[in-house]
Amino acid sequence: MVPRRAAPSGAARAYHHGNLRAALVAAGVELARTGGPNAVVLRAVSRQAGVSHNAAYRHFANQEDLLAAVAQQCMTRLSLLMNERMSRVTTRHRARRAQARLEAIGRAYIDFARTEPGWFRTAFTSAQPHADGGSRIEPAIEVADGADPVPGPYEILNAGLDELVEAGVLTPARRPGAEYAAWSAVHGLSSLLLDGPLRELPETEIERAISTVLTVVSRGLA
Amino acid sequence: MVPRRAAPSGAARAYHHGNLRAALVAAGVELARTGGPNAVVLRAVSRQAGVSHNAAYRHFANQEDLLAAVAQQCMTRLSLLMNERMSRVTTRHRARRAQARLEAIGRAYIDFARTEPGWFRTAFTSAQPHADGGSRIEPAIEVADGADPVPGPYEILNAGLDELVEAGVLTPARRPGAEYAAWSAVHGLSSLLLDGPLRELPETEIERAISTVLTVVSRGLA
DNA sequence: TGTACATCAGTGAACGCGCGTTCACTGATGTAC
DNA sequence: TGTACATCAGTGAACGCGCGTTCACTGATGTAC
Repeated sequence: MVPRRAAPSGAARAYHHGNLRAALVAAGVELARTGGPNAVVLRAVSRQAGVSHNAAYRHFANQEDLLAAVAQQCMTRLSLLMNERMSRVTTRHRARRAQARLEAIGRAYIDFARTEPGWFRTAFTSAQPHADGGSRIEPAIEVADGADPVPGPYEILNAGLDELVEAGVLTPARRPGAEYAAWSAVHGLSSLLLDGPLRELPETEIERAISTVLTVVSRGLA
Repeated sequence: MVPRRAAPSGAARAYHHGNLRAALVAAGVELARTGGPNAVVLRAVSRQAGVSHNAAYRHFANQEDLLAAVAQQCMTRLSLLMNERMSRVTTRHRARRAQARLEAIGRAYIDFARTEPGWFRTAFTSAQPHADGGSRIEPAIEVADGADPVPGPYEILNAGLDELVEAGVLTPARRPGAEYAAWSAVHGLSSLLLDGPLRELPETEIERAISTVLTVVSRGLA
């Protein structure tokens, strides 16, 4: 259902918001941007959305539920950046193209972590697994109510690796498990640069670390 | 200074504890084991140590300071496991030995994360960098007051890579930056398995992920 | 088209919680004489 | 060796804070007749 009215401007707020759920998630994303997952606190989010602090309970079971929705949005933003960077590769040569696309994915991942640390941390914040055994590895992601689902980072990475096989760069025998190696490398570097002991690395050294990591993975797969 | 008395047992507590600082850190480590960094809360730690909740202020400036001490202990435990596993390698053949030792380090890292997730998360929890520019990459670590310093994970890893060069497995030209690649890979896999989307991977798949990651790094460096 | 009424989506006040930190204190210890 | 006293290392009470959640409520909306 499409909201009947645009977001209320200033004093002219209506009693019924129109699309409070989306507004709350947006407010949460905004808070997460600077404060990370810990900033996605029910009262602060409601405040940010200009709504009383218990209104959220009409749309979310509890704070954890709200945080999960915000985290999903952050994950989507990561996916979008990865997709965009990947599709910007123009090289024609088949093998080089597949390699460049995979590298673009990796760089996008690390860049996202570095330019939007709050979102990155939030995307990978997850409540303890509920041990219901039902969840698989992030399949697709809903961007917003009714919007087209976006493939998640894991799917994008797998597609990139498949391209590498099709282009003859990666032996089919080495394809299984390759996603773990590629993902671990970029995720690990991101974490170490953000919150780990590499936090204070000077910029030139950071650049070297990034290209070394990408090179080693690429050579290790080929 | 050596504490004058052993830790008081049961009701026979003395007014003066003897070595409250160490006792508080130990209590914090115990809480971190199951609850991670968020469990290292001043009041809970004091409670655990059987002491009033403000006694900690005689030994730590504030909660952040206490958490930092606990985190350092956790990092030390990781280092100790890495060292132990590395020294258990018995292979004689020089090249194979260097490779085996490096792999042992990597496996120890991942095993530590998996068997002691609370400690692993705590070790890598860090207050925001104070931007005083003074801190370098974790050099050595003090185990406890006056004990011998233990080389940190970063130093152990670098030593392992140096061995690889000496054994002729790793070209000297490729040595610079290699530590970033190796570290990122194992750290990333650990994070993804613990808190990331690989959280619910079945055991056999986890094993495959670990060995693939280690193989790709090893091949990427050689 | 008009109206009664059920339902939906907000509000405002209140609850209990655990936290970090500070205060004035007191018991224990070490030391100068 | 004995004693006065400064210092050290704890205690207990209290503060203010922001949080998640619940309650009874009220204003707005949609719909059956």
